[in-house]
Amino acid sequence: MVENNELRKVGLKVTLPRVKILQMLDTTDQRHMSAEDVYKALMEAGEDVGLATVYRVLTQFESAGLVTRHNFDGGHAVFELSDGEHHDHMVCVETGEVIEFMDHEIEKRQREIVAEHGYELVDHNLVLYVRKKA
Amino acid sequence: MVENNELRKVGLKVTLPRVKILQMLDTTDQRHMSAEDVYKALMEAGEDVGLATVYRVLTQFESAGLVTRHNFDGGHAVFELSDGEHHDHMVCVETGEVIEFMDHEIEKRQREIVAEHGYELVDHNLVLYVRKKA
DNA sequence: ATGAATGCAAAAACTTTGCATGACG
DNA sequence: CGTCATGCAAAGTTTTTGCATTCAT
Repeated sequence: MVENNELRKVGLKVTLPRVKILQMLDTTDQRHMSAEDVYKALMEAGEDVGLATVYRVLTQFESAGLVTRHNFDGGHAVFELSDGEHHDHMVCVETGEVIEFMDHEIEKRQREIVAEHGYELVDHNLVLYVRKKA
Repeated sequence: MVENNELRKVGLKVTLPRVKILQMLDTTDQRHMSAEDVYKALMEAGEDVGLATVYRVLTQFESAGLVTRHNFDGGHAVFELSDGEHHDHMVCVETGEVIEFMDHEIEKRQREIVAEHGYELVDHNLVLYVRKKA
């Protein structure tokens, strides 16, 4: 089971809830799930995991670098399995669809701008809100 | 009183809470205030405005384009008086300091990327998390 | 066995809403 | 005056926490 190794690798004890949540994130067709989404999906799959545990585990996964948390507009956070490759997001304001993208020019400009101000880039967050062209 | 005209211009009735909140945002030295920040600042200034009203008014101001709401990381929204000029933010992860910037190259690239995917840009959100260079 | 993880329920943090009262035009 | 805005308190959301129990090693 690949999931077990993933967990051991980051120093988390291999427990049923953690494995199930990791599998859920790995096999879902949604790229981004909220804690509630994960919880409901697990319930529907007949897995009995508490919502509090889902929150706790997702937060641990984030600290461990296994998932990325996004605060898109609208109250709740969503999580995405990190694939090591950095990317940014485009969110359609009409359909809610999420498209991932990566642009070297923007990435480079960001580092330049930060350096011009005497800082170094630790992380960044770019979300483009878009609409299908009429 | 400049504030009164601002309010009339966007079709909002000129009421004491609205004027006070607008003045608060205009005169504060913090660049970004949460609803709670505004509320507390008003209380300290001896102005008696309800927290619910602060939330309602800030939301109206946002709809009217008077302020911009940001969902930086960490639960609560912050508001900033809009100066018409668009800009993005750099947040120092150590001091919490917020620096505003604007880069034409990034802005342009964003529009290009979105267009390449068959969309048009409605809005965007870019935050660079930075640290003072060692 | 022993310390960590879980589940539940309670609480915390943030924001919205219902309704009676009061203020703006 | 009629209507819209306000204040309060209550309810909604999302997320966190305390604590007894269960599980992993």
